[in-house]
Amino acid sequence: MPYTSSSRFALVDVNNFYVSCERLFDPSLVGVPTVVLSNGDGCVVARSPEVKALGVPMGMPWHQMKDLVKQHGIQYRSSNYTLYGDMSRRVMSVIGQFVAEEDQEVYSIDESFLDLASYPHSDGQTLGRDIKQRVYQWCGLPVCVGIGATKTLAKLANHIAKKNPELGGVLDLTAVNQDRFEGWTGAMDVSSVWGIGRKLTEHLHAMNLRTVSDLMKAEPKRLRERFGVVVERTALELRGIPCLGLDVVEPRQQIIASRSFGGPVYTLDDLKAAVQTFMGRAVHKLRGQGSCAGQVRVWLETNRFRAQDPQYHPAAGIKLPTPTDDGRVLSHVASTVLEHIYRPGFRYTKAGVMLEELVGVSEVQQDLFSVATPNPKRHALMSVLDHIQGKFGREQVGVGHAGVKERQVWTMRQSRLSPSYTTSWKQLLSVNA
DNA sequence: TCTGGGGTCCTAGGACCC
DNA sequence: TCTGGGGTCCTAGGACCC
Repeated sequence: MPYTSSSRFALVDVNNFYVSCERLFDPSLVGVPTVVLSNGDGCVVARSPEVKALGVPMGMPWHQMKDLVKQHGIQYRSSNYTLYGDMSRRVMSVIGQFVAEEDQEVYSIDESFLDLASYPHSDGQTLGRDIKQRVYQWCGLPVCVGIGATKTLAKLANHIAKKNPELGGVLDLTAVNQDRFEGWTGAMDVSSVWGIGRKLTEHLHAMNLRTVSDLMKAEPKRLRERFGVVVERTALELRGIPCLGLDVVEPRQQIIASRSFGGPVYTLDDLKAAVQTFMGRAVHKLRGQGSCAGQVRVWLETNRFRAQDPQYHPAAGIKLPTPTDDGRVLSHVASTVLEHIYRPGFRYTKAGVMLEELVGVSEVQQDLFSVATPNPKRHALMSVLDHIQGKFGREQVGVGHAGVKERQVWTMRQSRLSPSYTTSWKQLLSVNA
């Protein structure tokens, strides 16, 4: 195994995360083919092993699966991000017990990198098994652990551990001999490498670079000329030369809130209601990370899958004279942008808002002539809003149209949503003795 | 009828400056 | 006859990730 440095990374991730969460609280799903659907119940975003075995690809439109569902008794759930988010925090904190805080990177809702460089004497295989065992015992969720000299190799190890059950869900590539390593990489398609997606796979195949092993042996310089630094880095990482470090958690550089509607939307009023609700979500995140937004962008979409429909995908943004985290200002600006891009006569199916040019609250440069000069009353109002939203949920209060519980033609479908077992007193799991 | 949502990074090309 | 060139900033778009 190419192992030229003392660097070592682990990647821990939860198997079939969303499905595993649903099964944890509803054991009737265990062993039964189960999927979790995207927001709006549009398509499949998580599959149990039984469903994967049926050949259902990630992202398959739900409405195309009706026959399979009937035939194999597939169970489904609408996605419950409150539940998954809470379980994620628990899992991440258990994984974090194995290293110092600065050596853990929470990479996604169900994945965490660990930098093991400071623990040269710990045995990878043992560490991996310990992590797996403790997460299962404390959170009830199954994980796989991959270890390698670079992040890309740790990802690869994790992938191999998943595909080869005899490994018991743990693989330390730094302890594997060259023959065994080449046995795996020679048989894996390049597309299984982290950072090689659909387009790059096509191009690499055309160059006759088909397996992971092919990519490792390719000349990095040549890859750089053809594809740029990203692919060159990937190839170097595969050879055991670290190019990527642990990413420290930094505040987001942009915040997006968008949803497909439950049904087609035609009027400016309905779009306004939707956009203001999205803005409410975005502002909640913005204030949660202590940032102000310097630009507001809004976009609309018609259904691009309906060729017979006239298509219109407008987007526009407004730069603010002074960055702000005031939900009323941001909502107002979003409405203005919306009015600007809206055209009647289209069948809108989706809208979104984006907050950009984010800066820390303390870094905001006050514009002498700005209307957004510090205003204690406004500050107090927004704080109360934060507090209420924290206590009772974001949908209870909001700015403008947001949170109004009247006819909402644009709210999404969630036909089979599991309860928020872990975050709501009202929805705690009850046990009948 | 019905096709997710939220992010990051890199690159190319044009505008602009000196 | 001969009509600069390099740096930087911005934006749009493309690729990737989960």
